[in-house]
Amino acid sequence: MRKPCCDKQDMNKGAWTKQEDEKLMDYIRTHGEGCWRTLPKAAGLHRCGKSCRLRWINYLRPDIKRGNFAQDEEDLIIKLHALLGNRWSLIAGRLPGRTDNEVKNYWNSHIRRKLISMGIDPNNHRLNQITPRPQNQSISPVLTSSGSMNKDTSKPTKNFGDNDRISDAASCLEDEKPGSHDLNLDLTIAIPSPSPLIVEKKGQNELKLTEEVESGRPFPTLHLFR
DNA sequence: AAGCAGTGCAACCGCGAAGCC
DNA sequence: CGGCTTCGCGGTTGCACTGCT
Repeated sequence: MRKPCCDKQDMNKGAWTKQEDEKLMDYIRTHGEGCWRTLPKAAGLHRCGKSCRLRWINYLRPDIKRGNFAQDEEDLIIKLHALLGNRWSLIAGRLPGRTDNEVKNYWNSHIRRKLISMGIDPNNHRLNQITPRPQNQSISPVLTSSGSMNKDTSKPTKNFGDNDRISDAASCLEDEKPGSHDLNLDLTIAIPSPSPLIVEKKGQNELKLTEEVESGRPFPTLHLFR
């Protein structure tokens, strides 16, 4: 049995107070980020390091952009989600000032619901057969090029390997017939690769994304979405 | 005005990866 | 190389707020 990260009785939980926020900000301003394990004690906080880290990253960091997501941010999230799946930290990394938690919440509360109501499976960005389609929308063949629906939407995401989710999106590519659409999901910037490989891992968590993703060019899910 | 349901968001939890010894 | 610790991520929960009846 794994022992809980915060088993101390005197640890605070729940919402952060203004005083706690100030203590944390003061400490990080003078000492910088890092060593979250020892930070709470050093900063005089009755919180576990994990909690401090989360509070800092999701709320207190000075470069955080708060407020509603712009349309282009929303579009980008959809595009990136189609390519990367639920890898919120990577998606958030492409959205300056947004945190993974924020993106994840926005996806689950807004975008996901929207897609479902439009008959798009938010897991694989394909059209569902049963759910109603939006009217007066030209249904792009892109999403259904193979004519087959994804059958494994109930697949637990925890079991996805690092590239499994990606290949889920990539399966659209494998299914499709050549020339059925002009979507280029290759994520390399420099030389477009003929292989169906979607993501090229560059070091730790760095990904190279295709210009297409960031250029705002039409993206299949967005055809339906608008 | 009160109760209820739906929604949004901050925070927690557990797991896996990475780093260190 | 293996075990332990720490960090980071994604899923989930719980609560406050809002709108509807």
